This record gives sequence, C-alpha cells and structure tokens, in this order.
Amino acid sequence: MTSKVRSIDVANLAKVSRTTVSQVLNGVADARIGEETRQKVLAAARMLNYTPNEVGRSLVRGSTKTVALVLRDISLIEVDLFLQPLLSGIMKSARQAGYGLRVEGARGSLGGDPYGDLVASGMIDGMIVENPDAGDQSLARLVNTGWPVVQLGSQGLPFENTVQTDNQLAGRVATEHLLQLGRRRVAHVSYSTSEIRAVVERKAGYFDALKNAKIPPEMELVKNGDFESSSGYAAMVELMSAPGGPPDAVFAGSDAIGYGVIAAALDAGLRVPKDVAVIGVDDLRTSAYFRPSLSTVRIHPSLAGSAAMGLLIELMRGREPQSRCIYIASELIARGSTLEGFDNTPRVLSSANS
Amino acid sequence: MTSKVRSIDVANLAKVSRTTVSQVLNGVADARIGEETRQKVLAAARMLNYTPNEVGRSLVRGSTKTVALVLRDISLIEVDLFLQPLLSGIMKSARQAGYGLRVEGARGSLGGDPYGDLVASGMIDGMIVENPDAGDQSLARLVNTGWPVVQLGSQGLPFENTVQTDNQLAGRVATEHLLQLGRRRVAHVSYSTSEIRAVVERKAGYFDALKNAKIPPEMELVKNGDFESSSGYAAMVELMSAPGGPPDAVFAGSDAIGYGVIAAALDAGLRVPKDVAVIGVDDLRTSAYFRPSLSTVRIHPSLAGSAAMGLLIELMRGREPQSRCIYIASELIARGSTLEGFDNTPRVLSSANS
DNA sequence: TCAAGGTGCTAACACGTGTTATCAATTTAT
DNA sequence: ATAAATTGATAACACGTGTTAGCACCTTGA
Repeated sequence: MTSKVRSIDVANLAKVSRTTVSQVLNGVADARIGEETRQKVLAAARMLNYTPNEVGRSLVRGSTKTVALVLRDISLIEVDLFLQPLLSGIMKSARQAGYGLRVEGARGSLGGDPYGDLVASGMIDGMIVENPDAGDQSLARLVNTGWPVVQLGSQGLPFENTVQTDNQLAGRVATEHLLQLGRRRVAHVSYSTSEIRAVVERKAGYFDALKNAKIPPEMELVKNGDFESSSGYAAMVELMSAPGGPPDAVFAGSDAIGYGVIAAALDAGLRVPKDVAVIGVDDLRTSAYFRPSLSTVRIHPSLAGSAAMGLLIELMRGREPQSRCIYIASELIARGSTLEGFDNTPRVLSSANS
Repeated sequence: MTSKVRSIDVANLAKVSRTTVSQVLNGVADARIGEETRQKVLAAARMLNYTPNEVGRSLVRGSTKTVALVLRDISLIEVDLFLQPLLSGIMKSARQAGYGLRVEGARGSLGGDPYGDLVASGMIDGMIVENPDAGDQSLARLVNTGWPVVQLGSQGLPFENTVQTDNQLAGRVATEHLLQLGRRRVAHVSYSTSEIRAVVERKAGYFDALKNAKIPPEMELVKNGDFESSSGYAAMVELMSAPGGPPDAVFAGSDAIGYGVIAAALDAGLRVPKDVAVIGVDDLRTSAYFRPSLSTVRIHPSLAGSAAMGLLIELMRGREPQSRCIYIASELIARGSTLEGFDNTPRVLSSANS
C-alpha cells in the first residue's frame, strides 16, 4: 500500500517473468500465453493493487499520452474569460481519448526557444497553442517541423494547423446588426492593444460593415481596451464626450468589454438600447443575465477546444487530417442590449428544487 | 534540430563522458571538473541546442516536478466560475517554484481508487484537490498516508492539509449585512444540492445570522440551485410567489446565482435593492459591472490557489508546514444590489487609448 | 623514495517499463 | 520415427537520465 509496487513484484508473486506480466497486463495480441498463467498474473496484480508507473512507460514508449495547452500569457488566466470554456472543451476531448493535459505558459521561459524546449523535454506528445503571437519565431520553427501542434487562431504560417472562428465575419455581423437597427454612429472598443490577430480581424470586420453601408469611419469612435471590463468602462466614458457627440451604438470586441461599456452608459444616464445599443463577442455564460441582457456573437470556445483536441489527436496518430484548418461557425445572439422590448425570460427554466 | 539530441551526443561532441556532461549541466557542487572541460561541455550543449529529456530525468530522480490539480467533476469546468481565478493562482505559484501543472478529474476514472492510482502512476509529486466530496474513501486513504495533498475545502480528516475560507462566517456576514439594512424576510439560494461542504456551511451561516437576530427561519425561503445562473433565476421566480409573500432580500450562495436572482427580480418589475436586496459570494470580475452592481463576499480564489500551491510545496519538500490549515479571510463588498444610491463609478479608471 | 592526499574524469549501476530474439517443451506432419 | 511446426515463457536489450564508486595521474610531505 504505502511502498511502490513494481511489475517485478507482480512477477515474483505470480512466479513468472516480468515480460509475461507486461504482456498480460497490456493484452499484447500476438503473445502466446496460457490461460492459467494469465489468470495467475491478473490475480497477483489485483492483490498487490498494481498500477504501472507511467514515467517508466513513457520513457520506453517514447510518448507520454499527455498534451500541453500553451497559454500566451499565464497572467491573463484570471482575466481572459474565454479560457474557461476553452479549457472545458479541451479537457473533455482529451480525457475521452485517454490523454492527460498540462498547462504551460509561452512567455517567461528562460531560453529563447520555449516551444522547442517544451518538445525536446519529451513531456508531451502534442500541443495546443492559444492565440499565438503573430510572428513568433520559436513557434514558427516548430510548426515547420511538422510536429503535432494545433493553433487556436492563425499565425499565418504555410503548414499550420488551426481552429478558428472567422473573426472578421463576426465583427462584420455584429456591426451590421447595429446598422440594421438604424444606428449610424457606431463605435468600436477592442479587447486588446497587442497584436492578437482576432483583435485586428474583428476590427477589420467592423470597418467592412461601415464601408458596405457607405458610412465613413471616424477614428474618434474607435478605442482599444484590454481583457478587463474596466477598460470598456473607461473607453465608453471617453466615447460619450466624442467630438461628434456620443455614439448611438457600440460594437464591443468582447463580452467583458461590453459589460464595461453598458455599465458606463447606464451610469451616465443613457438608456440601453434606446440611446446606445451595445453588442459584444463571446457569449459568456453570464451575458444572458445582465440587464439589459447582452447581445453578442457566440463563438463557441468550448467547441473550439474540443475541435482542436480532435485535430491534434489525428496529427499525433500520424494521420492526415481531413482539414488542417477548422472553422467554428459563430452566430448572432440578439438580446436586450440591442433590441428594445426584448423578452429576457430564459426560454428553458431549469426547475429548482427546495 | 529535427532529431532528438541526447546527453550522449553532447558528450561525444565534447569528447568527454556522459557523466561529465550531466555534472556540468546540473552544476553538481562537489564534482571536480576542470574549467577547460567545463567550457567544452557548455559549448557543445549550446551548439547542439541540447535540452534534457524530462522523462528520463524524472525516472531516475523519482520526481516529476509536476503537480496535479484534481477537479471533482470536469464537466463543471465550464460552469464553475470559481475555477478560473483558482487556476490562475495555482499556475503563478507553481511556475515560480519550477513546477508544472496537470489537470485531472476525480470522477470517471476507471478504477475504484482514482487518487491512489494517480499517485502510483508516478506522474506527479503532489496534488491539489478542489472541493473534495465529503467521505471520499479513495482520497481519505491517500491523505492518511501522508503523501503531499492539499485540499481546497475540508473533508474533515484528521491529517488533512487544507486551504479554505470560513464559509459559515461568509454566509453569516452576508446575511447580517441584509439584516442591518432592515430586511426581515431574507431568502437563501444555494449554488448546489450536492454534499459540498461550502454549500452546507454558507447555509449554516445564514441560519446563524437569522438566529442571532431572533428571526424564525422559513423553509419556504430556502432554495437549492446549481452552478448556473439559470437556477438562480428559477429559484427567484419561485420565491416571488412564496406563501408569506416575496422576500425583501436574498442571500445568493454564489455570484452566479446572484446574477440569476437579480435578473428574475428585475424582469418581474421589482426594484433592486429597494424591493429586494441581493448579495452573493465570490466577487467574480464581472460582478462590479452588473447594474445594479452585485454586493458580495469576496473570497479571493486566486489567493487561495497560490496559498494551496505554497503549502503543497512545503509538503513536497518534506518540511513541516507552519500550518496545515490555512484560512483565507473574506471581505464584505457592499455595492448597488444592497445599497440604495450606491455610486457605481469604478474608483480606478484605467485609461483607454485610441 | 614512498606513502598520503588531492585532482580530473569515467565505468557501471539504477530508475520501471515495453519489446525482440531465443530457448525449451510439446504437438503436428511426413 | 524423425523432422517440422507450434506453444509457452523468458533473458536480454532499449529508453535517457542522475549518481556512486573507483581508476589514473599528479602533487605534497617526510
């Protein structure tokens, strides 16, 4: 119980060789083993409560049955609300396929080649990289080797494997929704200033929509926030005293930004959506319970997670995947922050019991 | 670059033995090695871009420098909003101390002894268990062996190491806050029906407060929800048609529940906090941006995570920790959902730049 | 000159496992 | 009756690393 049980202990108890133990317990197909000794081994293993040491196993097999989720910046774990459903999707698929999960951070590694070192360490069989920095040389080198890597969000490399939503489309759809409501002064607040592709693409979609509607963009109506709602709040405060007057609608780059924008508008006495309509991107679980409930473009991060894991498994098995670039469809969820008189009542009321 | 580099390759290039390579690269203190050969080895290692294989290393060393975060139920990852800040705290402390992190699930393991098997597999040096099921035999056995385990939330075992908040106190403080506002019909909606200790303790604190105020508890005002806001919404709908009339205050067992409760109240035309005051527990990042902003008891899950990791590190090093039971102080955060005329404006406005 | 002690390095073992090549015993085919 | 084939089990190797014991050489002291 307390001391470690090794396969040699099982072998000794069953009075067979360690080889036999290994073959029985792993169910080796072409192993010639008598039924009698097979039962002896199984009995001994059960009696000693034997569980194989995965480290030894990994060493000889050259594979750890473990995958890494590499986060661009672990200090963002707390604030990036997109991560939790993502992790959920990855975990579910990974477990189902018998893979374990490590959480790693890309930045802050000592060496200059964090991705290469992670692979060389032999701890993982594959990795999922969340929102890679565009132009990351370490990652680019690794992707070129063909080693199993799936990126959440493109880096623009020729041989990359990605799972992504069409962020430009999402940005356009969100903005078009505001325009269809008759709004003409539509502002945008992004969720990051850094070079994250999703940020840039959503913004591009915003400009696309304006262009299609033949509305000249005003740079005073475009602000950059960060991962926290507070930045959305601050941006909205600035927008309300914009040169041409306050906007009549805001496309928030994320739901978290949307929360801040709405809060600022309400605090200033504006009515949402009557005076200002607001839409976000994400559809966090909490968004339906804001009042007004937050309109948004749902991007299914949980689904993206399981799709990424599915693709990665194909790659690790050495198969050519059906597609190296999976798009997750997004959908417009119109709620009270854009639709006047929206009925907030949840459609399905899970019954609570006393 | 593409093929694996082993320490023997470094040895060959530097024309020394593998032993020397190991000693140089690990900076063994009492190894007697000439400065000249030391430089040769370092140069060779750098030239080949050598990174030690952690699996081989782990095997011989008997330790993986990896810790597991064991989640009670991985299907709750998506809905339990407490997990993200917790993970953040754990990750930060773990990285700082040079430990990696695996995410595991307690349920759904094939064997009947998931915790024991995880240890026997040799993949981890210690584990943090989140909200263990009370009376889990597998975990109880492991804790008794003295193996490094830190629980987030007590299981009531004699030798357990825990990090927890005083949930009963939190429940009492929250309820007392409502009572001090003059409310007399105070309802409670818990965030789970299962036997999670935190749920039971917060509820006990609620009853404590009522008792101290000499208010007879009404069981019609006590509902059980789950991790999702929808259950809070449903519970509030029921409460509004309670026998003795709707409550004038609700103590929600979690912020997520609080969101649902407030939404239901507003949708029914009630004013918050004038007609119904609502307070939660957690202080999620989004809570300050609800309108009305959610009063709550902040329990610092991020801090709990890093404290748990700190304690675990002490245990793994074989030291006797200063305390085997760390309490994280909670604090009442009164906001607009309980205080009329509360100024919602965030105190620190992080400036957004265009 | 010879023992004693220090310096620089390495052969050999250990960690726990999966797998291949091989051997002995038994059965089948000729 | 003998060769050939099959069955049942294992010795030996491999995976990549850290560490101990020990060897050869050189310096020091008397």
